[in-house]
Amino acid sequence: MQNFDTHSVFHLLHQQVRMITKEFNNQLSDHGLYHSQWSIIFCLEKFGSMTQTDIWKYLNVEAPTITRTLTRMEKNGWVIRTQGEDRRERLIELTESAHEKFKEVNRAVYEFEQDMVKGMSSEELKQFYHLLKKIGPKGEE
Amino acid sequence: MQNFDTHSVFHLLHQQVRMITKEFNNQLSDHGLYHSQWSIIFCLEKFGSMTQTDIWKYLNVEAPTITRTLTRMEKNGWVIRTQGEDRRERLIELTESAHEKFKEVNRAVYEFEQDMVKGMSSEELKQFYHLLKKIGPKGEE
DNA sequence: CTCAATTATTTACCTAGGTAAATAAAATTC
DNA sequence: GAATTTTATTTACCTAGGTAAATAATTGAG
Repeated sequence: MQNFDTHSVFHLLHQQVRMITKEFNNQLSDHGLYHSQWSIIFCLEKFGSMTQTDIWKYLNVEAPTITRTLTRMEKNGWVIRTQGEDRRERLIELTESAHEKFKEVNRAVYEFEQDMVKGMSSEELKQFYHLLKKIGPKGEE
Repeated sequence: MQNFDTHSVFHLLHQQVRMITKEFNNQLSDHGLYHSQWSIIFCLEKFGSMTQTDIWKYLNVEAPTITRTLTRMEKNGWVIRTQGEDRRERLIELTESAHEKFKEVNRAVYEFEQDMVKGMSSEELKQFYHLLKKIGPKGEE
């Protein structure tokens, strides 16, 4: 039996997330995408056109991260950036091509995710989700 | 009640890990360290002198990642790199200064980690650890 | 209406992680 | 023992995330 002091838990957490991200990117490479880019596409497919601020607030990352990733995605034909009415902001929307590819990539991602958690029952997955939510400096749930 | 399909779980997982890493780095900045550097120091304090291969295999990252991080750590006076008997390999050891600072940083890290999981009982933490271990492409435990 | 404050985005500079290919030294094979 | 293969590390080039400071446009105060 292993010990599960906080150090072991955080160590394992980092290792697992690195492994997941690596595998995830590996799966997505067939589609010319990276994990972070997919999360933006998913977001845009779900909510429709969004400003950059909408995106980084939803994904909980900093603004420059989104600027950079969108620049790459625009270059690779995934998104279009247009100026909003408020001329400070940029409206982001998926290209036709991105929209067409969504369903196929989504299925691949879904299958990958299912595979990653196939060692867990759905009850355990639910538990895991709730425990994960409890982590944080304010002990919030 | 939220849904906890796989997408929500992985989304939350990434967000939580980003948040944890950010907070962790924030705590460590007082000591002039980053999370990854600390994990190497911890490792060297625990196992003593190691080769770079020992380190990246233990931490489950690729070799170039360790090369880079050790270069910074050497520059900042945390480690010394000497040539091993096998002249291909580099032996890494903590500097006196790093060794001296270990205990203090370790306490700060410990307190930070305790704070992050204070919303969980020790039973829940144990459960979380075991559930986390179940994630993976081979469904291994 | 003008000037100060706020807001959205970007730029510059940092760490961390990955892959592929290059070295260099050791181990193996013939 | 020379040539091939393996192993340890590095280099070059990529994505992703962060902070601090710079723009640029809008809002608000007076």
